[in-house]
Amino acid sequence: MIHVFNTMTRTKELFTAIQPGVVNMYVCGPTVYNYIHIGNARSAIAFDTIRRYFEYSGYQVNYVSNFTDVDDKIIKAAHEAGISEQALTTKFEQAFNDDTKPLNIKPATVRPLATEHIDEIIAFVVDLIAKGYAYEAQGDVYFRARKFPDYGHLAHQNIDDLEIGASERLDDGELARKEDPVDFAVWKGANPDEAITWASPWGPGRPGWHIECSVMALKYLGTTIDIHGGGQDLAFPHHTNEIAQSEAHTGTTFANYWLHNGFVTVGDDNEKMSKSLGNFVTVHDLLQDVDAQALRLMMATTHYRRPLAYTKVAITEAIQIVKRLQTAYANLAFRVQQADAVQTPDVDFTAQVNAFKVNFMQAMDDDFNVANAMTVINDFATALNVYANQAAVSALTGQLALDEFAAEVMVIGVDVQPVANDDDTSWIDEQVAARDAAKKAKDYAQADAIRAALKAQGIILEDTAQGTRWKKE
RNA sequence: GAUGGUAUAGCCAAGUGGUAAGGCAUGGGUCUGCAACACCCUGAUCGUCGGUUCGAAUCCGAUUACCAUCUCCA
Repeated sequence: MIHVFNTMTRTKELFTAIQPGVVNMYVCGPTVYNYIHIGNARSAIAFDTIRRYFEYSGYQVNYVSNFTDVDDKIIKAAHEAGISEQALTTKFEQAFNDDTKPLNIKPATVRPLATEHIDEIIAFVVDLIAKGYAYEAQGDVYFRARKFPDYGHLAHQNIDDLEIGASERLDDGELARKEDPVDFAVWKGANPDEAITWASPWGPGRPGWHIECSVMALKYLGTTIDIHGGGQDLAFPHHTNEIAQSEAHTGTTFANYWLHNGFVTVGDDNEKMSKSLGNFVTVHDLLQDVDAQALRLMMATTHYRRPLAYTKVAITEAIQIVKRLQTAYANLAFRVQQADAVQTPDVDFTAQVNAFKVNFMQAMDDDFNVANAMTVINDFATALNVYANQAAVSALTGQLALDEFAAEVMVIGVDVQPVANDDDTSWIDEQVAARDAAKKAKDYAQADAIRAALKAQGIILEDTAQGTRWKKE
């Protein structure tokens, strides 16, 4: 029984899927005009963890997340770089994939682009106008926010308060075209110098920022989706406007649950990291010298709604934890492969493993409480180590435990299973055998020399009751 | 101004009425020929003030500090 915190109601609610066993979720993706920064990554990681937990729990998840590939910033960045908008967005779409893969962020089921849905967007806008929710004004089309009942509910903003802010910010031209300052654009007429435009009933132009998500969520997931997610800063105006448009269009609830992740903060005063403040670190740069698994663990194990302070200390600690989890897995995996492991189940250890699974799910069922889940995973890791040191172990139960452990850790996006290695390692095995021989002859000077020589090459030796094993540093 | 969030050990952090999980770091110990791996042990009365209660980190009031949103932003 999974409970999620719904921004709309500000309470934890029991999650009930529209279609039993299936979760349809839409997560707003980045605008692709630069490398993603770790704030973008945090959002992707938060919802990837949520997705993985639904899948771990037996749900089929249809995970749709877009790229915004047309807007003012893209036009500006492309112009500055002297390349086409499409060349720019293609580059950073690829960069997104390259940066998120090592973070174990699963590819979206569908990754739609705004520019590939222009016809649907225009049809959507036509319908909004037909229903009286939108109006054309000199090539632009605006949505009548006040006509939509309860506008601003998601962000708990009062429309009259919003009007004051809106009136102060808008430029005169836009203000003059709007019937009401709180109205927002669903279609933007092209400026004369803009090359990236599409023909529409209102002349050449391009979609407003919010409309693409409404259109694509509808197209790929249906009129009412289970979960809509994104960063906290999207609650207003982006999601607020999506709700207004979508519900005006379909006449029914857009999304049953709204989930918002907290920000990444940086510096001593925990300031929000953002592109506009210029205080961001791109994942592209960071991965040059930070272990991707550690970064993933650090970001996944802070509860998704809490602010996440990005610090060197947090990374260092995450490196330790990843190592501990991988070592625990390796320790028992090594033992399970040994000839002395029996092929009958171990009842007591099976019960322990089952208890860990129950506790893990209990923690994650509570709005994805990863902190408590990590407590379980830590206990689990200790149990693997203890079991690996027992005089007698069951290969069957050991493997069962390893699989369950790996599955739980994979929910937070960390892979504890060793990567396949094609390098020729027979020379290491020869050195280990030579050292064993020296030890047997009590020639410890020689044994230690071999160990030191291997260490110099990044090979660590570990002696166990079942023989010596090695691993890379 | 409006609307939210946060404040627990050196650091990260769980915990919504019953006497403070877990991790990292520190120190000690076991295992080892010595190491490595692993295991065991080791720490806080919960921003401040007041109230309710047999009992509060948890509820109420006040107060302080920091962060965020209010049409660029994950």
